[in-house]
Amino acid sequence: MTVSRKRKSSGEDAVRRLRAAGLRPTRQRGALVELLGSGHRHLSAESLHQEAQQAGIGVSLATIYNTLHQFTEAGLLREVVVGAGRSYFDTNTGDHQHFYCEDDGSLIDIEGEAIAVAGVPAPPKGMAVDRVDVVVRVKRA
Amino acid sequence: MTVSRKRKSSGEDAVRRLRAAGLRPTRQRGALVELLGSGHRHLSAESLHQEAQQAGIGVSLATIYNTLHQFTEAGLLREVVVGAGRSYFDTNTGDHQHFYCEDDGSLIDIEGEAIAVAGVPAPPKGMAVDRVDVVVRVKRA
DNA sequence: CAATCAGTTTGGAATCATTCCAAACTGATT
DNA sequence: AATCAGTTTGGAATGATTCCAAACTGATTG
Repeated sequence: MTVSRKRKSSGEDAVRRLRAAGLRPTRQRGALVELLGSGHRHLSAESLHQEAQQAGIGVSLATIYNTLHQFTEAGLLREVVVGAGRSYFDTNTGDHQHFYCEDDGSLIDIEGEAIAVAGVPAPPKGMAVDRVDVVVRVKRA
Repeated sequence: MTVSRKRKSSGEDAVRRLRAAGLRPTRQRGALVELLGSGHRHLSAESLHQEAQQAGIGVSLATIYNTLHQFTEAGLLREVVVGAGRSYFDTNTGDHQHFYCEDDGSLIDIEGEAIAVAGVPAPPKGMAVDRVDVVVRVKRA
C-alpha cells in the first residue's frame, strides 16, 4: 500500500505517451495510462474505476469515462461492443476480433491474421468503411 | 384511421404464427406480430412502441420489451447490437449481416451470400459457436 | 356457460450504465 | 506570481431496460 507521490521512472513514460497522443499529461491520465499499460486487457469503465481505487488513485467515475473515450479517440484503446449496454475497452488496438461468451460476458481475442471477412459490398454512396467488427458468440455447449 | 375491431383475415394468420412459435396468442402479441409482419425492418423497443400507439394498439412499453425478447427467443426476430445501449430487432432472421452508419445510427442489410467469415478458430473448450456477427461500421466519407 | 388458473399485461418504481453540469482545480505559459 | 484554457469532480440528470406485485385474460374443465 504505497501512496506513491511522484515516481519519476514510469511516470515519465506515461507522460511521453500522453504527449504523443496529444493529451495534456495530468495526474489522473498518467495513472490510468500506467494501469492500462501492461498487456492486452478488456475492461469496462466500472472495472477500471475499481482498479484505480484499489491502486490508491483518486479518480472519479466521470473522469474514467472521459479518459476512456479520449484514449479511444487517440487510438490508445479500442471500444468493443458485445451487447446492449455492454461495451469493453480493449488495450489491444491491433487488428483482431473476439469471441464473446454469452454465459459469463467474457471476451477472448482472435488474432487478426487468423480470421478474415470476404465479400463486404461497397458501402452506400458517400460512406466509407471505418472498421469491420466480428463477434463470434459462443455458449456453453 | 380505422379503429379495427377484430379483422379475421390477418388476425388468424397472426394467431397461427404465434401458436407455431409456442406463444399464447394474446391481443397484444397478435397486434405486434402484424405490425412486424411486412418486409424486413430494423426497430427499437421505443420505435415499435410508438408505432403501436399510432396504430391504436394499447401496449405498454414493458410488454413491448417482453414480446420483443420472446419473439427473439422464438426465432421470429433477431437482435442486432451495434453500440453500447443501442440494439435493434431485425425482422429478417435469415443469414445476413449489417452496415452500421455511425452518423445516423441506421442499419443496412448485407446479404448472407455476399459476405463470408473465414478462419474462425475453434471456440474454447466446452463452448460452441452460437452465431457470428459482422458489423461493418461506415461513416460519411 | 361459469369457474378456474396459469400465463400475460401493466404502470410505476427500481436499476444500471453513461452523460451532463457548474464549480473547483491544475498544468502550461507569460 | 498571475493567468487561463483545459481538466476533474460529485452529484444530478438521462435513457434504456428490467423488476414487481396486482389486475387481467385465454384456454380448459365440469
